[in-house]
Amino acid sequence: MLPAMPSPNRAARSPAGAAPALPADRPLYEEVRAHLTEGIAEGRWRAGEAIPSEAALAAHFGVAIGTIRKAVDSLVAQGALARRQGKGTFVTAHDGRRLMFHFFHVVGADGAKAYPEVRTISFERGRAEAAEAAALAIARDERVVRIRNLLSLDGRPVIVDDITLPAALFPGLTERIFAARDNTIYHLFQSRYGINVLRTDERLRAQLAAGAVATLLGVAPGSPLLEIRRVALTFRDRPVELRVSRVNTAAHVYHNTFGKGEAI
Amino acid sequence: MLPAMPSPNRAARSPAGAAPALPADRPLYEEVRAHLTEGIAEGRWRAGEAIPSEAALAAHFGVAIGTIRKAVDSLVAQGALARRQGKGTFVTAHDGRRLMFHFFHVVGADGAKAYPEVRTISFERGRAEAAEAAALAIARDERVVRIRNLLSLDGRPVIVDDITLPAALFPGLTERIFAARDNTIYHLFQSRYGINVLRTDERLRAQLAAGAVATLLGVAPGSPLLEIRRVALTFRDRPVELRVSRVNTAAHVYHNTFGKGEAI
DNA sequence: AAGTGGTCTAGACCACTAG
DNA sequence: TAGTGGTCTAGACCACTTC
Repeated sequence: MLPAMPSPNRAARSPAGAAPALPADRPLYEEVRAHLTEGIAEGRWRAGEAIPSEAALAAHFGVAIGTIRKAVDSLVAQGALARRQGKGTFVTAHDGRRLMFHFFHVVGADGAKAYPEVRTISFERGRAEAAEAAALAIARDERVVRIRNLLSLDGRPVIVDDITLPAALFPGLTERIFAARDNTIYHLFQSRYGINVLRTDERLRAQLAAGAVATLLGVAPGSPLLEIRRVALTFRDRPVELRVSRVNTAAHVYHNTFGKGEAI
Repeated sequence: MLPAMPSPNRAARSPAGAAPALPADRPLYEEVRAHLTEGIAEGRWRAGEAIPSEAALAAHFGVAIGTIRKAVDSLVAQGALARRQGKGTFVTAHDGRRLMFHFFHVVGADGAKAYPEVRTISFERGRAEAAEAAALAIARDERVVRIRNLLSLDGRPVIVDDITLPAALFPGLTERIFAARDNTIYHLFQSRYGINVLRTDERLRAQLAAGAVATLLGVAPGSPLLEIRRVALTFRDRPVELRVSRVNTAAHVYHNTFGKGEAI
């Protein structure tokens, strides 16, 4: 196999009756899943690449294919892997529009989705303030990159994004590189820095427009704005981005469906 | 078996080589899942009750236990069923605090969860207006029940809920019954009317406080409020409740994590 | 034709719950 | 002790992709 696979730290469990080599305190498929997760998180298999076939994994870990499938199933459900019949199982790539609407929740008041047009207002380097440090789980005064974007929908400015990134995670990130991205910022995270955004944690509140934000959005001070404070997380819930968005919800809404599974 | 099980409309597929009785255009486990869903949705097994054992289902549908498990797995993942080892598989009951925080997203600014104290302001019957009819997928002028609640967190009024219910789905619902609920409203839906809320669809926007809502929340007119317009859905995405909430986010936030799976 | 994931089967043993 | 769900195995065939 091309990239070395994570080595299993236990012998295959004997099928029936015989004493297991090591008393597993957790199911085999969880063990396998942990190994696969580690391999993905460490970049052993990069985004867009295929992991070994199920048969190969079964042989490598010394377990049945069904066990491999169960481990892979959970990673697919989590969004870390994606299956393609006849081709293989691939590390999720944030390309195309998949992530666009996976993490972008502002839609027209009628529910119509629209692609935002992004204009970068500022790009600066600095030191983490207390709130940023807490959100990003880094030390105060650690180096960060701050980016302000103005997002327009249907030609009108609707969202001001203030993004804070831990500089240590994004070495060599310049405004030029940031501006040259041909896709979402999460795609940039992944393609250039191997950072796979898996989850976001969002806190929303209402506030009144003021100052530069009001100007950028073209609304009067005192207008109601929706503030979204989002932390993006990668494997092991490590924070990789803090983003404070202010949304003019006069003609758009934040849309969210809750509850597992889709329509039955 | 106690309640009649949904009858399979196809013969068991022959294991190897032999022609299948009916050319299945979808996997067997999806067929089984559909039958189980139907049984739950129709109330054949009520909330809190156990469905037949996996072995019994396998025998009944003429498939292997593994296939039953896969069908049940998806319903468990969807929240319609819950397994209890050694006891059985049960139709999800909205009792206890499970649903409380499953569908209630307002938390303290620091993220601390709190149980809301509910006070009913008004309880009226009427006819659906256009917006209500559209949201609930009912005809205009159909009978509805309208309830206004004031929710307090930590002793302070924080949320005004305007609930609209299709009266046809909740026969005999009176203010007395509504007030006598010992649990969440969704628990009442389920225990009294057999309605199982599975998903919600929410649209959020910022607005300015005004009128009775401002008074109830104890904020000045013109203060920013978070408006949540929620439609609760049951099986087959049938709407059962429209709820417009207005939240004072001065000391609380709407919290939401996005992305499948929990921490790895 | 070969290789991949997708479905399905049949049966084993384990862990938990209840009478 | 009996019954339940939980885990794991081994192997079959199917559907899709690529050569």
